[in-house]
Amino acid sequence: MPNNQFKRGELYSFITGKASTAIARRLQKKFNTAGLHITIEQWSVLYHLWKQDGISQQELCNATFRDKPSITRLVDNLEKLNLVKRVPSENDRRINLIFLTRQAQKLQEDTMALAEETLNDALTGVPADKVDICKEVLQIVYDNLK
Amino acid sequence: MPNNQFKRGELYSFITGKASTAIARRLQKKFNTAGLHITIEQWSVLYHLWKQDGISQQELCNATFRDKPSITRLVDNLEKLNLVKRVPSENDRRINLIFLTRQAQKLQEDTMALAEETLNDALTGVPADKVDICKEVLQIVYDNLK
DNA sequence: TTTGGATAGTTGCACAAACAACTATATGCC
DNA sequence: GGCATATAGTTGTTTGTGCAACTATCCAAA
Repeated sequence: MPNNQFKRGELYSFITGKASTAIARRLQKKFNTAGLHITIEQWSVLYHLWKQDGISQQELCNATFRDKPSITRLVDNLEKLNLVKRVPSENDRRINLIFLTRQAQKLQEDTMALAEETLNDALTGVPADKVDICKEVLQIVYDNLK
Repeated sequence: MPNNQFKRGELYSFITGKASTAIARRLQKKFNTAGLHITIEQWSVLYHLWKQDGISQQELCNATFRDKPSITRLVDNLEKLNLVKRVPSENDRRINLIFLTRQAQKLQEDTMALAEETLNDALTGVPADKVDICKEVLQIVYDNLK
């Protein structure tokens, strides 16, 4: 039997992701105000490179849940901004390894602070245990659909 | 004191909205498979017009959480697809009222069924009470930031 | 009644996403 | 070794988003 837990009036926000749109806009504004000239999408690529530098574009696709053309162009733009550098792999000439520049390394601390600030803005008034449940649900949703 | 409930490793999915991205992609695929040639964004406009037909572009901005240029172009494209029609308001000549065509009225049932199906896919294995908490949290997040 | 500010909508630009089609390289199998 | 197939990345096209600048209209106060 279908678990018909959704009435029609409740579909909308879940599908359109209004909450995450709001979070992304808020963070983008904080970047702009701070004079950091990067987009949220570019930041999301840097985020994974800060965790592990020198990974391939394909690995960035998996990590950021984007397709290959999207990563190609994000890396293009990050390269123009002098934030990353493509380095051809020596083992496999199909692969580009993406490395952070010194300039990008410097961005980590500031942008991460703004991201945490944004989440604190977002979650004001939400008890921690409900946040945990929410994260858990969103993780299952992602796993169900990815 | 700041409610520092976020460790760095947990930032990412919340900000990038991976779950809602996954939901939107799944629904888009269902539209495509069903031969329905509309985008999720166009659907989100129709969604509000099905609830109330003949509202202004500004009201669509508020309802869909988009800015005016985005709605201008979505309405442009919906008009090209013969799904809506701009009708100048008689009271206030700045305003366009947006009306569904008969063709768009016909889309409601099918697309809503696919949307519900998508949410059922997404929420498989999630207890209803956790879904409720998740919705509640996302609503607060939206209200905190909008 | 005029004028200044607010509101509704449009346009231009830069950036991003999804899909399809493409090139180049690697790998596995005969 | 040679060929089919898979993988990594790029390019073109359409669509959507966010911002700034713009036009047209409305409204309210002097």
